Amino acid sequence: MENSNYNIVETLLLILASDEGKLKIYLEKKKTEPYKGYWVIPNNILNNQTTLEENANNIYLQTTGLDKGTIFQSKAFSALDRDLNQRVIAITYIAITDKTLIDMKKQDKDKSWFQIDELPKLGYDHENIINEVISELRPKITTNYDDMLVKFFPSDFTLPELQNFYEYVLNKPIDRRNFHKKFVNQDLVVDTGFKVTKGSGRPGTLYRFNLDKMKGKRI
Amino acid sequence: MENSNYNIVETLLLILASDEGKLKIYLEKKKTEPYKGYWVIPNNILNNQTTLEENANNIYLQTTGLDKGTIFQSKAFSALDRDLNQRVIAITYIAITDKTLIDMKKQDKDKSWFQIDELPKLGYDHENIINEVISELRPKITTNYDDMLVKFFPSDFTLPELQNFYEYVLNKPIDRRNFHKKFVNQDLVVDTGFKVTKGSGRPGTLYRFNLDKMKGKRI
DNA sequence: ACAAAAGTGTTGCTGTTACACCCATGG
DNA sequence: CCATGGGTGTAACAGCAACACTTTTGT
Repeated sequence: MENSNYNIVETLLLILASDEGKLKIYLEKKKTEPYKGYWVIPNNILNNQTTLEENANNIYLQTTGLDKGTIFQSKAFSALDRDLNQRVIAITYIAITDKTLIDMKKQDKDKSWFQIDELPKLGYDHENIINEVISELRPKITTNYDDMLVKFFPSDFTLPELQNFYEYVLNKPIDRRNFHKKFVNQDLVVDTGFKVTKGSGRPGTLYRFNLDKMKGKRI
Repeated sequence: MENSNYNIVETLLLILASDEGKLKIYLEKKKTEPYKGYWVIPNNILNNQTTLEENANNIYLQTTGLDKGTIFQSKAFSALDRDLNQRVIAITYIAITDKTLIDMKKQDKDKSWFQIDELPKLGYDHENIINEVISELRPKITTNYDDMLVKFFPSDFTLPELQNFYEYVLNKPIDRRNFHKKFVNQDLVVDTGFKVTKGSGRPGTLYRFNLDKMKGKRI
């Protein structure tokens, strides 16, 4: 396939979730050569009768068993040597999901969650792609750009849990009192009335986001 | 070309600039069928030996005669009916440029600047693409995300000029005194010592951005 | 009782908002 | 001298940053 206008295009789906205050990605272990035994971002070659969005949704369904979620486009990668044989254009999508929903399904040994700063050995240029996509995502999370922080907490959470995630993504510590005050005083969160104990220590209050206040809110 | 994994990919380059307080896009008039006489976003089919970035840079050079500029990737479009004959995947890039540099070159009658809210008759789905890309860009400009506001003012400007552009993109008015104070008190701009007269009225002070302060600054 | 984790209040500072009059130039 | 557009000050308010001790639970 020399010098033509026909291109192989693949969709890569970065499935992300918050877990224990960390940002994690769901990867699968490759079962065939090349890169057999390495981990890769769930992916699918794009057929010319399929849109990128359909393709990304298909990957999401195949990989997680869930049929809907927050999925949106991220960056495209087109270096000539991405693949060993021919140039394959990768168009990445991000799915932000609820880890507990996925973990409730029977866990496949060849799929697993990894902290984005503790990645396993990855095939192709997928480590680079994860790093590039995540570094673009970080500031969106920490400023709640496109309501990105909200998407990572679809269900109830404690403020320390939110803060741990926030600090992990921001990569620097925040004063707990100020963090608490900000969300509570500005009514960005609503007290659900429930508490949750995590090992020893005082139980935390479960909040959920007040979407009326958080939509479009820059933090 | 039924049901294959080979795809036609094109790069579209949205060349943008601020001018007279408006956000404008540089378009070219199509000289051949289909859509002859309609305006289109400058574009180029992607060869499988070329990266998307190279392709975007080539379009920039061909269209403007300038050989470097701020170019970055935006969204990809993959609807099956974008083109009349076959599915063509469009990967868009944005170039932010200095309109005066381009206007100094001899003006081609088949290329022209248009306000993004006064577009001419466009071919293909290009009107839709412009609207989608611009609506993603707007909030980046008005919050200076990725230093986007700075990129639109590479050279000197008056504060009213900056404010007009800002209000045009934000689509709502801002108090002039507060706008002025914000930029001057926080040392976000530096007085160049020059003034500029625009028709009648008191001359405006020419400022330039204080990059040390503006880099990463969220406004 | 001790260790672990969550909750909370005050003060000073910085930036935002709302608001109206004066100044420099061209015609 | 009039029209046009640019420059400016003040006061109330909101949010941010810096700071340490108390409360609730498990062991």
